[in-house]
Amino acid sequence: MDTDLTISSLQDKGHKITKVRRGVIKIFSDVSIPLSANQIEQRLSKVDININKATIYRELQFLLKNGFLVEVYLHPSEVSYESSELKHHHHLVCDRCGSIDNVTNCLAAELEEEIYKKKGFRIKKHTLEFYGTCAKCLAK
Amino acid sequence: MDTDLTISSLQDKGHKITKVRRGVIKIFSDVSIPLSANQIEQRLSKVDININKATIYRELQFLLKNGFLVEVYLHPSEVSYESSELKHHHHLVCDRCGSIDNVTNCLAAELEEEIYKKKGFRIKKHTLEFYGTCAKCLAK
DNA sequence: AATGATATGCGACTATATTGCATAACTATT
DNA sequence: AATAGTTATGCAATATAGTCGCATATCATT
Repeated sequence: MDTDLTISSLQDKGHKITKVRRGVIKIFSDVSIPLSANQIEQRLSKVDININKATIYRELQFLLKNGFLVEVYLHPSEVSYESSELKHHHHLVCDRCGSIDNVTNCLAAELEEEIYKKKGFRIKKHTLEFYGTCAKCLAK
Repeated sequence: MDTDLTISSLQDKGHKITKVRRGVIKIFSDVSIPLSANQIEQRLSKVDININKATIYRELQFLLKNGFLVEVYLHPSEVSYESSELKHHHHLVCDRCGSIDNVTNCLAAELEEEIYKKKGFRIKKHTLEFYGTCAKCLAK
C-alpha cells in the first residue's frame, strides 16, 4: 500500500487524516501478510497509539469500503485484512507456529472461464488458502 | 454421509445414538452443501427436533472430531460443515441469492508438491472457494 | 429394571463485531 | 489564529457465534 497516494486519495474525497488512520495505513504499507483487528491494535499500541477497538473496526471497514484493503478469511470467527495493492496471491498458514507465507502460484484464474462456460456462474473473486506445516516447524 | 455406517461406527466406539445425533447425521446424508449450526437448528426444528444451541455446537464438534464432517469457511464469523465423505470439491457461492453449488475441478492439488519443493511447506489441506453470481441470478 | 457412561439443557461467560450518541479532532476558510 | 462544519472517536450498550461447568436426563448394556 502506497502511504502517500492512499492519504492524498482519501483527502481528495474529504476524509481526514488522523493518527489512527495514518498508523493503520502505515502498517499495511510495511507488511504483506494479513492482519486482524486485534493484531492491528497490538501494532498500534507498540507505537503508542492506544485506540478504542470500535474505532479500529470502523477504520478497517472504512479502508475496505474505499478499496485499499481486502478481506482474508484464514480462520473462523476472525477476519483479516491486507493491502489491495498486493499482487494476486494466496497463503500458506502454518498449523504449528501460525506463520503466514505468500505464494503467487494461482491456477484458479484458469478455472474461471471454464466454470462460466460449464455452469453459467460468473466468478468475481476466489479464496485459495493452504494449511499445513512450514519448513521451520518441520525441521524441529 | 452413509447414515447406517456412521451410526454403527459410532456405536462401536461406545457413543449413543440420540434423536439429535440421528437427525444431524440424516441431514448431512441428504444434503451435499455446507450447513452452519443455525441452518442445522432450522432443519431439525422442521422435523420437530427442538434442541438447545449448545447441543448443536457440541454435536457438530463431535462429528468433526470423529471424522464424519469437515469445516468449510465460506463467510467470516460462521463456520459451516459438510460430510467428509463427499468427493473433493469446492464451492460456487452466489452473492445475490446465496445459493451454493459444488465444483469438482481442482488444480490446487497439483500445486502442493510444487510448493513443498520450493518452500518446504507441507500442505495438509486447502480451501478454494469461488464468489460471484450464479446463472439464475445473472438471467434476472 | 438397574447401572454406568454419554448426552442434554440451562445459564453464565467469552470473543468478535456493530451501533447510537455525545464529544473531540481535523481541515478549509476567513 | 480563531471559527465553522464535517468527519472521526470514545464509551457504553447490543448482537451474534461459540464455549463451558454442572446438574439432570437419556441411552445401551447387563
